Amino acid sequence: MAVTMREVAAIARVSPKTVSNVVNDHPNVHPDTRARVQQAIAELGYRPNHSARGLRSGRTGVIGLAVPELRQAYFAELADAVIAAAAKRGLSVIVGQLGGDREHEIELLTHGLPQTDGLLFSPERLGTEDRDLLAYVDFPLVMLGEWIFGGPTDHVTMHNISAARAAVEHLISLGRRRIAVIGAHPDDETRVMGPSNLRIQGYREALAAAGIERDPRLERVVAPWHPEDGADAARQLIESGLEFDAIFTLTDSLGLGALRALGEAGRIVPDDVAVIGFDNITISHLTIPSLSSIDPGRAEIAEMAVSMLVERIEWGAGSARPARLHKAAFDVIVRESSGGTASGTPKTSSRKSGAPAQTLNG
Amino acid sequence: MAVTMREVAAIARVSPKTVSNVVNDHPNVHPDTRARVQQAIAELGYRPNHSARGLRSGRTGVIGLAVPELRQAYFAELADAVIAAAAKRGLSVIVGQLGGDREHEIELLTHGLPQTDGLLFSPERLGTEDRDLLAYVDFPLVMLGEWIFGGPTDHVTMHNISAARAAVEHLISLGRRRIAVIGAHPDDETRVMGPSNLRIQGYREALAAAGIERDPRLERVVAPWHPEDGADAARQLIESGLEFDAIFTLTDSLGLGALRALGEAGRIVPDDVAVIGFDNITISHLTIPSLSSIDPGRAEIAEMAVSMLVERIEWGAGSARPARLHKAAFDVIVRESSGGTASGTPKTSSRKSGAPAQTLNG
DNA sequence: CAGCGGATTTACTACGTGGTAATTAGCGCA
DNA sequence: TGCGCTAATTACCACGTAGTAAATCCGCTG
Repeated sequence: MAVTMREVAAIARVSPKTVSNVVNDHPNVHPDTRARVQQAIAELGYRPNHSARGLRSGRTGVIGLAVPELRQAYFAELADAVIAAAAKRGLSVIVGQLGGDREHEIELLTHGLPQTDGLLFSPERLGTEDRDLLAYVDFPLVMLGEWIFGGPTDHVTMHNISAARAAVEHLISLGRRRIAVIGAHPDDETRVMGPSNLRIQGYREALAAAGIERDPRLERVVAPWHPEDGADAARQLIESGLEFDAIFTLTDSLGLGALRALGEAGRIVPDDVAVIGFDNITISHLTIPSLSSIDPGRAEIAEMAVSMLVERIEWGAGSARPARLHKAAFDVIVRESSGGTASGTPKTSSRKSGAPAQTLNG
Repeated sequence: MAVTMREVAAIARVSPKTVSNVVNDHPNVHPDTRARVQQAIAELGYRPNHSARGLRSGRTGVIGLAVPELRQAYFAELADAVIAAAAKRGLSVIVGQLGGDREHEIELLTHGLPQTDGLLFSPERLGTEDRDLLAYVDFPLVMLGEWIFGGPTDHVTMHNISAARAAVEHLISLGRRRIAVIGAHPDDETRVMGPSNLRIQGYREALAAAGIERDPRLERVVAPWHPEDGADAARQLIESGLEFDAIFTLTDSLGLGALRALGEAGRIVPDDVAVIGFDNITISHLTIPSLSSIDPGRAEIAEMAVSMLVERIEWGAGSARPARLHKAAFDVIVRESSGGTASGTPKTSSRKSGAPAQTLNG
């Protein structure tokens, strides 16, 4: 069994409580005593027992991060950023994969992740119809990338609509008029505030603003959002015989698949078809051609989400603070797939679409 | 505060201990009592307190997974598989990122991850010189992807040498003779058993077996192994003016970068240069051209690693069981970058290079 | 030198659970 | 009806920590 405070106390000739006081940096510990205890700690290699601490204090120092799948580059990079942000604050992160299982997601929202102080949750199957579930959540929770309207929960998300609009406006600025979009979700009425619908809305807004008539046949439904799905959708689009000179894929993963399908079909990117994605995953600047994208400010999202969660944890479970909503700033990254250079430099820095942070009443 | 056994016991008119017995499926609980308790549990929404359990039993039900960075696709996909394998066994996974920090890695090996029952560790900076550290490890530990020779620790790894050899043999079978390799590590004497050196060894063996003289200038040193680094190395190789008709990149990440650099330079893959990587990350089959690779059996590695770790945990800390070594089977996946088809079908199924599992004496 | 007040240290306890051992209930059989 | 045995339930306690409140120490004043 590991070394305990009791043993340290024996060596340092103090009470266990004094050891506790030293470990927790309490005031009013005599410097000599502190030194003696610290030496004993070093000598024995004492490390606090987290379970006991958790039992005593009700805190575990661990937060949960729930995502659909880590193998999707976007979530992997998000997890990377979240873990880094949590580490800065001395927190560990338990990563859970829900794999698009709705039951799992509901169960998680109902009970939380065991062994954690709070949860960052990036749901895939929840929607507005599940708003009521949020009312019964009795643990610190911050939702990621999804804004369930009116839910009494903190959200950290992106400017989905305006960023998507900016992406399509960029394509329009290249002179493209027949712009397809890949990644709409099927009959998604329950998730009107989901990323798919929001980005589609941005797409439509951009078309409307430019006076381009919308062609529903160019809005391709795809779920899930794996690269293969993007490739399949692009192939179907090509085979459909519809005319198009640009594609906006709702994620970079889809975009990678689309680039592949276009290449297979002999369509030149960007000359025949310009492509822009969304998420700015790492690999996008190294594909051939490199993929234009929307950088959603991942580091900012992670940092803000962890910070909000920590606040909720510190406020305590019962506190009825109003829900907050934070939308990270985004950038349009123009790369070769839409006529830019290899690496792509930020073109539009957009905090234009409203203040980055707003507070809603819960 | 959450519902406790005491409250459940009060409702069910039994003692707290009986609730405990029900929760833990003890024998000798009367069916009627069990039913009553279960109803009380449902009624109150009781959930066991993990901290208290951990304190009492010394187990947390959480394992740690330490990798360099989740944003590297290989580690993200590994983490995905590990989390899935752990979930099957009811375990949660705390993911830690060491970011190539040697001090961090040593610290981790010395103390373990707090709050966990054991650790899966994929080190980046440790080497044979750190073997002694392993002797003092006093928690369940399974090393991933790295075999520190003679360490008293379980390892789950790949057939690095023979898989690399198979990759290069594949290139040779295409008639290539000037085969470059990207990803050697600089002066890596302390990590003679590290993946880099092992794969380089496989490369050299393949050349030797084919009677091809080795050209040290074709062995490009690159660290770390991000795609950009692969691109840089390939660019330097091209600029060096050296003649080469194939590249073996020690990881797919490097390979993606190399494809990019070759494309930029106008070299046609595979006609001018055939390329094969290692790891078979998801995106490799969707690049243009799709990237040939070695599939190291990630699911098998994750499954085996978790299973070994669980065994160690169940054996208890003091048990001096011998270290075990498991090498997963691998496959050569031939795709367009070395003359195959888009998707690539397993070409060589290789358990040829020894039994998949061996046991060493610790 | 007694007395005071703040600084420092300590005893005691509870957090929620589950092991141990002891107690009680229930049943068959004489 | 009473005994013996197993099934079922319980009391008690410890796991390691930290909050609370009480005890002790120390330097100084009068």
